[in-house]
Amino acid sequence: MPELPDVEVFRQYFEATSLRQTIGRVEVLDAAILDGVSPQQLRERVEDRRFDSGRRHGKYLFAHLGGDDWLAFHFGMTGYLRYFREKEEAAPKYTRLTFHFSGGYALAYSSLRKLGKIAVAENPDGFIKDRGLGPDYLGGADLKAFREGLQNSRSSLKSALMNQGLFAGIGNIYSDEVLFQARVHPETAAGRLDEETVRRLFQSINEVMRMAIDRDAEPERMPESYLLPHRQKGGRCPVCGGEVKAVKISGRTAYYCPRCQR
DNA sequence: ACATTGACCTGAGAGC
DNA sequence: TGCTCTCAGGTCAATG
Repeated sequence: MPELPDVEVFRQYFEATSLRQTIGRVEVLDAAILDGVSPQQLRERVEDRRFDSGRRHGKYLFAHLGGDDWLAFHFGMTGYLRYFREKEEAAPKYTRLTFHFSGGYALAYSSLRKLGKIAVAENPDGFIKDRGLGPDYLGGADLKAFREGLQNSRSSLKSALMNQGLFAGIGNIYSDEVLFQARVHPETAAGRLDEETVRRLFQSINEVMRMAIDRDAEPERMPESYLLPHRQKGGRCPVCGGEVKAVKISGRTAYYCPRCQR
C-alpha cells in the first residue's frame, strides 16, 4: 500500500488521533520490525512520553517525542496505523507493535509481511541523509532538480521515478499512474526525455499526488480517468478503450496503455 | 559506479 | 477440499 499519498494520509491520521497523550506502555509483539533498536531500548525511550507532532518524507513517517527523540516508521508493502479504543476493539490482525495510551486508547502498527520497520532517530533530516533519500516529491522537489536527476539516470523512466535516492515517495502503483497521466511509456530511457516531456511529467506527479491525498489514497475513490481503477489483467484504458498491458521492469510489474503511452 | 536481480516475509487467489 | 504456484503498492545486499 504505502507510497507517498498513503503515508501522507497516515500522517494526518496520526496527528488527528495520537498527539499529546501519555504513552503508558509500548508492546512489541514482533521485534523483527524494529530497526537498530531493541524492544527494551524502545520502551525506555518512549514510555511515559507523548507524541507532539508528525512529519513525512517520501514513504517515511516521523513521530516526534520531544527534543532529539523521533521514531521513524516505514510501512513496507502492507503496513498501516490503527487507532482504537481498547475496551471496544481489538488490535488489528498482524499488529506488530502497540502504543497503549493512558486514556484507554491505543495506536497499533500492523504489517502482514513485516517488510516495514520502526527505527529511532535524533532528527528526520539526519535520518533522511543517512538513508540516502532524495527530496520529497511534494516538498523539496523543483523542476530543475527533477530534470537534472533524470538526465543523470541511465535506467528506465519508471525505475528512475521509483528510485528513492533521486526523489522520494513514488512506488510501483503511482509511477504507473504518473506515467499514464503524462502519456509516457514506462520503458523510455530516463536520460533521453525532451524538456516538454519532463515538464509534463513533473506536473503529472504533482497532480496525481495531490489528487490521491485528497481522496485519502483510497484506490476506489480515484477518478475513472485514472489508470488505477483499470490497473489489472484485462483492464481497459479509460482514454482509448484499448487493453492495458503488463510488463516487468526491474522486477516490478508495470501496467500501461501501449496506444496512449509511446 | 551504476543498474538490475534475488532475498526477505506472509497470505490471497488461481489453477489443478 | 486441499495442494501448489504465483503474485503482492518495498528495500537491501549481492551480482553483473
